[in-house]
Amino acid sequence: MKLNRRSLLTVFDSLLTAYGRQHWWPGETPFEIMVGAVLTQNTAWTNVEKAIANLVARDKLLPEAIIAARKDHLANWLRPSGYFNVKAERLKNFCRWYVEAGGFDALSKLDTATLRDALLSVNGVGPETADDILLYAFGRAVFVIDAYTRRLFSRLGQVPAEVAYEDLRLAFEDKLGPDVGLYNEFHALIVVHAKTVCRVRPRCGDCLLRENCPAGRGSNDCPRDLSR
DNA sequence: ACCCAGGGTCATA
DNA sequence: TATGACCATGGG
Repeated sequence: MKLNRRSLLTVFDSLLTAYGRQHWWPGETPFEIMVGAVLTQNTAWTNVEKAIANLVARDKLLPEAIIAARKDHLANWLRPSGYFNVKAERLKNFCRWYVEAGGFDALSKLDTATLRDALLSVNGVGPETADDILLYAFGRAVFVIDAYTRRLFSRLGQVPAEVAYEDLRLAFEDKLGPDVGLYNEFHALIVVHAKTVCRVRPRCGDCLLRENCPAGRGSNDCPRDLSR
């Protein structure tokens, strides 16, 4: 991996200049952020918002309420976010764990590695979901890796395309040093860059993030040369 | 009509 | 350990 601190910060600065600060995660409370992290798995955020709105409308955006709800009812509220049967089960799993563990205050006392392992022990919470929660709900210095991050830096020639999640996360954290504010903004900017480019020119063939786009050129609508 | 989305689990070899 | 199937709605 040719990853180094300077090249990472160069990309970060390009994105920050292009899009500005993002103030992530979209969500009012830590628990809402956690719910959003589960629901957004392989799903457009606009769909997640509708599902969360359904929960709020019924006063169900609470761990106890989700645990108590019938699974088929919960699945119907989650319907807009897709994979609703799977996500109903995952959300229940998560909430049972969350309540059992004593909620936010109790979990906040755990060190980051312990908390991460605990999150990963929940069926339905994988590495990215766990890291979203760690960074954005608990404010821990954990760099979130997603498909965009891997694609972007592999197209920039800085990491192998098939790099493992954990290897890439540790590489980012090693090069950048622990910095919650930077990690927060960086991941948000990568996602926003992907959305922006794709909204402006779907399947344009130019962007660095879309699966089927060759690297190398850029449209006028995105900060294409992120390495300068 | 097709492609994609802020993944994760499980069954198989 | 490494692929592949599966989950499903909604927007471009």
